Amino acid sequence: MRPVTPRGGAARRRALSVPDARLEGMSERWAVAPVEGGGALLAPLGRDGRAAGPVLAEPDLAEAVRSRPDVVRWVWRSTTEVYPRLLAAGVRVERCYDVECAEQLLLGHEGRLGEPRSAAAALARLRGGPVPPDPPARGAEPGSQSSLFEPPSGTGVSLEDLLDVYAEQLARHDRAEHPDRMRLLTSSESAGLLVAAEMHRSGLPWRADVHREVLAELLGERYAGGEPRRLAELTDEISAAFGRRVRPDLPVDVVKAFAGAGVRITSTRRWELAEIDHPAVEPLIAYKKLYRIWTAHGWSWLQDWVRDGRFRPEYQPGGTVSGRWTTNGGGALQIPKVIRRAVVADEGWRLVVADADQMEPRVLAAVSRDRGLMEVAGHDGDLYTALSDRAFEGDRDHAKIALLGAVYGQTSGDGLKNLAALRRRFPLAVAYVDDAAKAGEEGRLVRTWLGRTSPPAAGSGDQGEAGLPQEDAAQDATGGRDGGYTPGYASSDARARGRFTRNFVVQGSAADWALLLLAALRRSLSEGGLRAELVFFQHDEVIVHCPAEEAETVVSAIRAAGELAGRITFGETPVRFPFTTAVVERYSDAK
DNA sequence: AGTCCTCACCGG
DNA sequence: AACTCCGGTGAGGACT
Repeated sequence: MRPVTPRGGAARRRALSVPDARLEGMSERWAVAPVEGGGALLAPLGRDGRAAGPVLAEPDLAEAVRSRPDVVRWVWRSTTEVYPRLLAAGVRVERCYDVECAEQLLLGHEGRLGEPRSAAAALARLRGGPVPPDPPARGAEPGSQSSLFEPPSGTGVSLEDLLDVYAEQLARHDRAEHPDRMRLLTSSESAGLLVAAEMHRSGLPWRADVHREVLAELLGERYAGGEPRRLAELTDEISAAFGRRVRPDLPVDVVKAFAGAGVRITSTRRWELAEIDHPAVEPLIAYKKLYRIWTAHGWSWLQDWVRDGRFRPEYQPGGTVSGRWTTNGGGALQIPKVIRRAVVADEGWRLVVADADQMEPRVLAAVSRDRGLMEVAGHDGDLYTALSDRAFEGDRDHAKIALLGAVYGQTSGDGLKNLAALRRRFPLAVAYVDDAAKAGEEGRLVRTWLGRTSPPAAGSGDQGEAGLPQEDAAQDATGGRDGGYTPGYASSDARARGRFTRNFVVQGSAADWALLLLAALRRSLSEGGLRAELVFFQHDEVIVHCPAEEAETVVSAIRAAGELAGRITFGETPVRFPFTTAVVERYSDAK
């Protein structure tokens, strides 16, 4: 028998502002699965995650969810399958548990990334049977809302089977290296899926007329079947400079043209061209910039992706192995700065643009627990200035280069000299990334703070236990060694992998934090009864669209969410997570 | 005709 | 000063 929860208790739980795995046992949870024809099967769940009552069949999925406002967490196979239908009916949920997303995270944690992640595959592994491969990823359909709707059937997994998979997943969380963090990871990744679906539905306000103005200014008139006027003119200039017809969009042709002019180049990248003294260089660089705008964010992009004043990218939380999001079509995470003029708030509304300040060093401080770096990151002011005051005699540029070099695995240049200074003052911080690099070079796995795990090295095959991460890299980083870690013996591939794992633990832990930020902000906006909506997210930056009078409240909510996310993700540390914020009518006016 | 690869740009 | 980490995107061209 399911314990009856008093209303007051449920309301009090909702007032807590973050999906918090520590409350998992208290949450009222139900499982739901859509069925063909718009209905749904539902079941209440007990504390053990097993069904605590009979499976109910209801004719309307959205009504079934709407009529159970006390449910705190909905367990379902796939947010992408269920949530767009709910949103279309005006139903939002507080929290969910996405079984397929959990499967992906757990497989990764177990060193089995790459095995199929579908509920059907998880069930097959559980019962013993042939494991079906995952269906191929769908390409996004520009401007089509329906691209987010998956068919509700054909997964071959009944609600009862789904709950068996779920119960096993809960047990696998218990067996994780840090079970509480792993539960938090699944919970926040699920929250990210809710945010992604909601942002797709809201859309980013986009003024097609302004976009066309920008294109006309930059590119000139469109010529039917050819380049726009400005590109055609630049092609003529380039050709004139070489004394022969040149196609600037063909790198081999450009290399040949320079060879003919007595200049040998190995590529036509902008930074290499910029070093050459030749009259074709300036128009070539201009051409490249405009060509990019034309092909990736020009008129056809506008036609494909903007409908009714909104750009609705299909976000994919956890789309990269490090946990950063990707988008499927539309290039939403690569909107050129010049095009951001077209992102304009509705009449009487504003865009609150908030950018997290110096994410990498703050996250490195939090995960490494380096006392000196935590102190430097314990203020809202410019972190690189504070860092340079402490270890680089006030030279901010050197401080920044040293830190980014440590995080990216810089291989040459001034960074190495500066790295030594960094290592002396912040031994735990540098050891943390050095250990991650060493693990990568040796073919071991590394994890983010919450437990997202790097993929096995390519070609490592089934090496079983050998691929599992060492017990606790952070604990081994006791500092005090002065030489640091030098990857002198490793192969080029191994070194590349070391740079990847070195970066992974920082970038991925930053992504952990960002998920908690989104979850906290989403909850805060919703509880505040605001009309404000999250409309954009890009790694360390959010945009909220809101009535002008709500803007200052939203700014405060973002700052509070950042600090809360820091505490929930990393525990109590002195590290602060400040934002640069701007309240603007146009995205391009922020920074 | 469809698929895969390289190139170069965009963003963080 | 150099071009290190993570990705998406489109065009052109080589390939099947």
